[in-house]
Amino acid sequence: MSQPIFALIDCNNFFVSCEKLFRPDLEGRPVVVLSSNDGCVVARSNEAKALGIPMAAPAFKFLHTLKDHNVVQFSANFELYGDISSRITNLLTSITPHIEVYSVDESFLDLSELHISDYTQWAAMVRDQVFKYIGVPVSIGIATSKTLAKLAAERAKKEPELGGVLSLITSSREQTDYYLQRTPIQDVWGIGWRLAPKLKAEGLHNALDLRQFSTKHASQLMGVHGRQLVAELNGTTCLPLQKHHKPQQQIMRGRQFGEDTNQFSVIEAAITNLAAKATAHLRREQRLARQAMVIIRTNRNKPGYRKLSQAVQFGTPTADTGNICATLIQALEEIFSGHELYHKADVMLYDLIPAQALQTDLLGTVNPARNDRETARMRAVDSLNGRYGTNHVHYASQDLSQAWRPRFHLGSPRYTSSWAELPVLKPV
DNA sequence: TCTGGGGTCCTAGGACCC
DNA sequence: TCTGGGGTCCTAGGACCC
Repeated sequence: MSQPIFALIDCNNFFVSCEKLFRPDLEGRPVVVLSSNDGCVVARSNEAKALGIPMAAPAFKFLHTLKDHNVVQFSANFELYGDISSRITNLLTSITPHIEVYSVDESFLDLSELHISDYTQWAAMVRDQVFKYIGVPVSIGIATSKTLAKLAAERAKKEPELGGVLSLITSSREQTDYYLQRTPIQDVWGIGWRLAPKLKAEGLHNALDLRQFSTKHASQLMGVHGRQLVAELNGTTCLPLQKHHKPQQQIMRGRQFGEDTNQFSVIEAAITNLAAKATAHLRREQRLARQAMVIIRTNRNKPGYRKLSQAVQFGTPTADTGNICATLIQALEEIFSGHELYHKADVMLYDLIPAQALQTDLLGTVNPARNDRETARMRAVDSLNGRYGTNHVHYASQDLSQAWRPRFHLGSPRYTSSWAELPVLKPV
């Protein structure tokens, strides 16, 4: 098998770029996108970055900066971002089917079968295409490992003279070292705010230092992960392209409420909605859950913080929304107390098995008729929702309350996914 | 400035067993 | 038989990502 060649296509300031697609007047202005409940800054335009607003900064801590510099703020419009993201994925898939959609704004491609003579030129061409057809600026990094491709894309984004693309495939050792050295340790993929200070204490300040670090020492400090990281920085692939994302160990859905609550019915509605989302995902993955957990917690930033959880086991593994909801609500009753204000709820499905396993391995515990009914019911629900929109058909208890839903005060229209919210052209 | 969002995986350590 | 072994299961918290 030939050596893999990875390209990382990384959208610049993705959420902000999506908002700017329909608001050309925002060009040159500082713009931020806020997470659910307008809590954290999750995307920043270059102008906002220049104001010193960090990624994931709590918005309330930067009220002055936001106000003083007239920063344009948006509540996250995930429907819009998801739609733009799938357009980019479609375009990239037309280039090669060897694609791993890593996140909403990043994809890895394996280029090893594409017969490209000049990677830099190729990357520049792809970058132009994405901008021309979708309107989102991207950075592209190319290398023989994902970690290096990621690093190359990062340099491409930060160093204007690169024009948004950097290939380390044909570059000399000295050139590669140059870019590694210019990458601060905390910008290396897999090094977060916890590991960075530890590594700095060891005298490692940039990616080059880490590449030259002993594998043994790296695994002592960071476990298996550290060993892989050093190898990847040396250009040896440890993380293969995951075309069909590998089955998750757990599926989790959680939300902070629009307002803290001590009402059982509000939390019941939240749990039911979260469980419906999680189980729909479970079925999409063609898996069944053997265990689930409900978690509720009070506000972490207030005294007396409490987190309560209750796990449940299913006698027969299941992906049935009704079954899972009912069981989780029972579990909720066991831990809920009306005497405290809850801030967030989570639903977790784990101990997952492939759906086919149930049919082949009956263990004498499955009632086949009941199981078939469940499957048929869920298939009908999923098919209707696929056609008429998420949540078109849902359980009555999902409507018990809307009070749990997070606030999105500064949302933009769903320009591309809702007939009622299409942009309107006006003659000037 | 190290997190007022959301999601996932990993791991250290306790309980329990041989 | 408070103990210098070793495996498994479970969970809470750690750590990372965007």
